[in-house]
Amino acid sequence: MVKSSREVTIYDVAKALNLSPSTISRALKDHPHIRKETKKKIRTVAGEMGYRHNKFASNLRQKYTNTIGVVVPRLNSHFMATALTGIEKITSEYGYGLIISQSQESWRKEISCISTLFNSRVDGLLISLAFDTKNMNHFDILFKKDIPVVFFDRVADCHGCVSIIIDNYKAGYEATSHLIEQGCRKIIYLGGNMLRNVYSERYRGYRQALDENKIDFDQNMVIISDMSVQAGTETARKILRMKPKPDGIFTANDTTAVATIVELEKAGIKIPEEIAVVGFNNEPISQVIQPNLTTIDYPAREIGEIAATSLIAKLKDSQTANLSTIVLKHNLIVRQSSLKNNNADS
Amino acid sequence: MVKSSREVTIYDVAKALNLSPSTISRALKDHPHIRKETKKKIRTVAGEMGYRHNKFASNLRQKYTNTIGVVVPRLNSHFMATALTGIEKITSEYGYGLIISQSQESWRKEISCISTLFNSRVDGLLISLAFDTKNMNHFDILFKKDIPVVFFDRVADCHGCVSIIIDNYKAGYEATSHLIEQGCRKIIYLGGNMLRNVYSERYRGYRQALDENKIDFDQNMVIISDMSVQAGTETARKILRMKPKPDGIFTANDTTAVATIVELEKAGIKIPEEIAVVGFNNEPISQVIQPNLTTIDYPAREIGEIAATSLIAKLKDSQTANLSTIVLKHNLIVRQSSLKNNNADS
DNA sequence: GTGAAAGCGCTAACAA
DNA sequence: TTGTTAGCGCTTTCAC
Repeated sequence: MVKSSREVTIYDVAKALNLSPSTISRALKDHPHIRKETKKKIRTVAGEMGYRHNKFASNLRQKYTNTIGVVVPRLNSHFMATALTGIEKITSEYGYGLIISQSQESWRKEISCISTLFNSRVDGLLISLAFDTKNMNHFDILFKKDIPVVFFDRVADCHGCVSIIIDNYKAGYEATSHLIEQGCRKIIYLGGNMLRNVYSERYRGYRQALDENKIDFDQNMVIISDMSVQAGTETARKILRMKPKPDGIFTANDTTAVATIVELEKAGIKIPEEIAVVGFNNEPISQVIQPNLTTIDYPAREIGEIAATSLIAKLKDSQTANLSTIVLKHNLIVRQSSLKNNNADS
Repeated sequence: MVKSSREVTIYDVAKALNLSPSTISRALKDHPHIRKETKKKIRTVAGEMGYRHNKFASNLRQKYTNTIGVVVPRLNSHFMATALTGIEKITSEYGYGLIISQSQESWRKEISCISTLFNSRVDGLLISLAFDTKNMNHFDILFKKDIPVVFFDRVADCHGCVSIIIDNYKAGYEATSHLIEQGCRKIIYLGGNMLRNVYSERYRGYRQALDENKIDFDQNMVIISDMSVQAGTETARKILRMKPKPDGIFTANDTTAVATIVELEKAGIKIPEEIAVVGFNNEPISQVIQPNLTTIDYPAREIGEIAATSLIAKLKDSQTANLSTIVLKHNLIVRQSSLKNNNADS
């Protein structure tokens, strides 16, 4: 295998073809002012010579990098991994590179991620906020330079950025209403930090469902946690100590729902007979736990795809895409974990 | 908020301080030839002026990009997401950017991923191979330019690249031996494409355990699939039609193990009494399925961290790090799904 | 310890 | 339709 040392440049191609560098440059990017035959000739010769486009020279001139930054709370959740799959699909189709970083659910780390991506000169940013992000000041460096930002899932209102979400209020309302229909009267809400729309909205839906059904709200039935497996286990233990015990749980993700169920069952509680459970996200695990988990289906991949598409639209034409929020459909999937009345087929 | 238009360059800083651009450049990268006080002054003024390093100009000169490419089969598996977390941690510590792409388990797509990353001028590459990659020719463009490659998990021998793996042979042997100890004699092996070390090695371990225990090998007990949920379900259906039925299953991942168990249980098969099951990966789901899944624990995060560390070592000093394979520890975790003899605490 | 100057490879304004 | 030319911002060799 011969190791080629120096890179082939458009100058080399130009010399080989007795043309000027600009003609080569234009031909390679399909500029309309170049004759078809010339283009074809240039393409083939460039290929044969092993020419490859130098992004750095190009970026240096053009002031954009064809790179999109992504900040997610954590990579290893099924929802995020799936959303990223969608993002990657779209961005790669449009020839954008992706720089992915994790805020580890921490405001502080989120600030540093954004600063790093800013210094990497990303053309735009996709972000889902960390748990405890309290203000948006760290986005100012981006806004100052007109770098577009698209929020997905965990969103915030700022500078007319686009947000891609589902109707978390409605989903929370539906989940809670479903529990009430099943005869639940003492329903736990287990959610994450109320700073985040996903949790505060689901909570708002929960409250609304209680109100409409004239069920008194009890602050003790609201549990705020970091939504980890551990949090689910601890919630179960807390529930076991409650008197009277709740008869329903609505948790804002499947991970804690499953952890809670596992722990409750260990203590001999019957699900759903004694306590009915509804989760959120429709992760694969929801169909493995016994009883199968009632949950809200959530179009993760699509959210990613639409977020990426919106950002690219903004990048291509900063006028277009003047929408501010895109709301995708969700879906309550009823399984055994919440069915107190009827029997579902198992 | 004032929108700043033009970028501040080292020339601007130089002019402001009545120094030359080269001094600024040197000071900013802590060159020893610059006086400490000069450096400090330059640093503060540059900061005040809003100077930020321009990677493109720098890359254009220096011929490297501080970017590492990653190719994974799929993002949305727990193992990969966790490995990526490890990779991201290390690379970001060393100031590298990450470009992540997915081969979607396809050789063809893998070729295009590598070509794209090559054109993005990545300094090095981390890769876990797709299912059906049959040769390594698509890596030649990298080797020709001395771009180092580190394989992790799904590896291949080529050009003395570093590989980060576990001892899949031993793990397969241990898993199968454990089933045999539990009294299994007719053990299914459910694995992926034998082109991939992870599957062929686990299979080799399976064969070795059978041999050592004088159990006749039966080709019908080997099932090769794409290791999806669907494949697990289909395998279960196939097993249900088998006469006599197997009494043990060793599957090369937890996803198929769980899908198989779910389907077998639907048909009334008792796990582990009638069929014992051992999976691979110790994904969270293995502790949710009833009975809890016996599986091989696999240090995903560490594999990612070590892969990234090795690559960076190669990048910093192409001499050092002349090792070819790093083998990490795995661990058989025995849970109820395989315990025919004794009772585990539930 | 600091400065001058050339050039990395590409693009786009302007010229022809 | 094609060519000329001037830089984008940084690094580095060589000079002082």
